[in-house]
Amino acid sequence: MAPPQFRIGELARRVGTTPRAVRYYEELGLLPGSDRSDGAHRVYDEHDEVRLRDLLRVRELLGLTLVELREWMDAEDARARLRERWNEQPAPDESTRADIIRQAIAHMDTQLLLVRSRLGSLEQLEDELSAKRRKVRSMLAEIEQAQA
Amino acid sequence: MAPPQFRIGELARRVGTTPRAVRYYEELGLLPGSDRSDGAHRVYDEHDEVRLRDLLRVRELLGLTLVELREWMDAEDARARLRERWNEQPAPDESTRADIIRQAIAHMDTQLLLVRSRLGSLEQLEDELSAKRRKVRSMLAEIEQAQA
DNA sequence: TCCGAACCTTACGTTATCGTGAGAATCATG
DNA sequence: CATGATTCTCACGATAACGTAAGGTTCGGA
Repeated sequence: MAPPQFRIGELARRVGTTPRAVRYYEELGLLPGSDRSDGAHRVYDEHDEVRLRDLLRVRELLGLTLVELREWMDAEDARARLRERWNEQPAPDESTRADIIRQAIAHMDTQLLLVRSRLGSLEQLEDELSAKRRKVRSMLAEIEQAQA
Repeated sequence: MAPPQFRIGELARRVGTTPRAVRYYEELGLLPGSDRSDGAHRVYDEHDEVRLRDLLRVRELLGLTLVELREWMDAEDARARLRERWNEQPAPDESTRADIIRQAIAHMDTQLLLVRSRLGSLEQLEDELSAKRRKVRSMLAEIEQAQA
């Protein structure tokens, strides 16, 4: 019934980092303080694993600092709070829920803008490299032709 | 006749960095020692500007360290030496030239592989974000429907 | 209950990438 | 050639993102 749990060493191994780094991410507010209501050791589950993996991927692909990453992830957190409030006791009326959703969409638009900007730059770099390659390839073909 | 030249401050301003950074890049071997045969001040031209701009772009887009960048740029340097040797006094025979070209192509293939790998990852991230966005958008549409 | 492995906190060390003076030399201009 | 702006070379400082070592604690299994 209970979701499988594991400790910091397992988490680090799964996502390809170290316990020290994970603690550092927590210190910066990238990961939740993680239950720990009882004794001492941090406990995580697959949800935390997914979050951390996403974190590291976005960081790598967009070249963000950890602090910038926190801002980025505020979007995720907002969506999480949204899901919480969704089932609150005094169910929020529809116009409120619509506002929350619109906020989430706005934030995702910001993210998409950043990603697409990067994509455009990378595609341009790829084009330039391909063009150079074609040019040099044709030079080679010419020489081989002359040799034959 | 002579290509327009400028000093380190101008160069830095043009590419959006600082003189200190430029000197650091030179120290790491990313930029040539720059003439300086005469007195003291470093002198650059538009060619250097292009190189530096390329350098910083590749670094940003691929997230390379400056040392890794030097390896990356070894391709450019190889192609430059190639162009030099091309017009050497004892013109290299065709099979030698072909070998040089094949090396250059191999190096560019490595670069393209890296760029395309990044492109793939970024496209996947974009897909995931877009999907999420569509999902939330449909939720919003439902609510607005109910309100009407 | 006992033990080794894994974890805890605290604190200092490390590397990459520059920033920031300090003091002297160089360059363009009047 | 006088002078203000720019550049030069050390050299030390700063920040991010962890690594590493020390000394104590917790956990899971025999």
